[in-house]
Amino acid sequence: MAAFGYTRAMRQSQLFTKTRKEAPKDEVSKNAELLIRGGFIYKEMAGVYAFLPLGLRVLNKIIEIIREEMNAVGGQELSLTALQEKELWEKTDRWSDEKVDAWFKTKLKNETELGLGFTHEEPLTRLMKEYVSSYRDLPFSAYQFQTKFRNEARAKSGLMRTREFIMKDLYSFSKDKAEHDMVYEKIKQAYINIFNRLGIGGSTYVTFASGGVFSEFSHEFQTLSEAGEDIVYVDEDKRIAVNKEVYTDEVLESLGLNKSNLKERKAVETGNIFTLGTRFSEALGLTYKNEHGETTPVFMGSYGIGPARSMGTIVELYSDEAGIMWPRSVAPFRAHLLTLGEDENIKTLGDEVYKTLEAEGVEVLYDDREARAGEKFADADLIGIPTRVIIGSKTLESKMLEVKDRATGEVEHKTLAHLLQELKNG
RNA sequence: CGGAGUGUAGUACAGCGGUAGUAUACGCGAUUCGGGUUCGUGAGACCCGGGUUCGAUUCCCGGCACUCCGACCA
Repeated sequence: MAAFGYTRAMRQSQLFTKTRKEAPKDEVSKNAELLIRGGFIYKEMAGVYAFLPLGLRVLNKIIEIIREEMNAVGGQELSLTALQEKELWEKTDRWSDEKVDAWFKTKLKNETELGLGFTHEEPLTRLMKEYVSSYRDLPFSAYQFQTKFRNEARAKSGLMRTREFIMKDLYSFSKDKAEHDMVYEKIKQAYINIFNRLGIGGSTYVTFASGGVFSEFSHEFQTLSEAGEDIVYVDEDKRIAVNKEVYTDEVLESLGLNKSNLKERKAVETGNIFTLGTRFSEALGLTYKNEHGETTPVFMGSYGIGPARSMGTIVELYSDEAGIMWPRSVAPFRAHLLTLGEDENIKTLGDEVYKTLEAEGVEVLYDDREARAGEKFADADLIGIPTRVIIGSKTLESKMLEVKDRATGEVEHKTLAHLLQELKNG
């Protein structure tokens, strides 16, 4: 990854986190258990997790993939605020606790009520009034990665449902429904690209779900997993699914789906895209002048995905008894270099390989700790870096490196040059 | 928000109406070094408040926290 600010290589002896043998007693979900044991995340309180160095690397890689795909469809990145003004949300009737019970609310010193944003249609719609005035300004879309706060009645399942989480939310602004539909389709495709790149595309289905008050349907991206909270009906051939909440004969018929081809599965809602229409633009007065000089409300859509929930889902999908198996695209490091034993020749060779990998741009975690082989292997299994490179007495004479694939368990012996070539090719 | 359960060392557990033990992690000394070596040694804990009692970590009440089930998730 060429992202700025990344430490390309790191010695594990310098890493302040350490692994745990035992699962935390207050977590049951696989994702939380493994991520905490591996030192990726730290539980601050129920539904609130801090990201530690390894976990942040994974999260940032996921974010970067999403960012690239959003940029590719013309999304313009910005950053809105967490603090939200009561009056703004009253205009769209989304302030009262009866309407939205997920609000965290607070007050200024002078008693003015504020909320911590749980989504950002309102502030962005208002902001755009400053910049949108003509049909020539449309269409476009803007997005952010930002912390959302939701006062969930019940946080659960580790990273799957939290009270504070980073969300990528993109909002599209179009002239009318026809234009919106094209934008929407493009972004839907970008979402498919994202899940493919995250390595969970094969288990992720575009799913018809309730459009809420906004439109007939929204599209959810549901990743099949027992850890999911949602029930969906999947058509594996057509690669689409229907959420239980809209699972009726009428809906199936309108979608051309045959009940006998559908399988009931549990799934994680990893993404959700909505057609908003003019619900917010009308309420807040975001309009433009069309070719005929007529004042027209902007037609909007919103598109969300939670990087941390995706991270949790990846762990749910890719793990075994020993730990995590990160897909290459999001792994905290590309390679995990291990030296075994205290032999100076081994250490020297380890240092040499480490420096070479670093110099060649390979992200590498170097387990240079004074630990026994078994402990290093167990930690490496748990942390789940895709490619393990082992240097020990066995490999010292042969001048070949032992390379083990975390996911397949396959072991090969390679020269450094051969290894480098392989690592640099993905 | 309704129901159930659990709070003891950094972590995971045990235990008792008379101030607590094991494992692991940690410090020190040995030993070992390709799948969490072995031994010695040291340090380290009863969620908070109230009640009962001569005495409460233990029993009772309340609170708080965490987990699970359900509801909710615009």
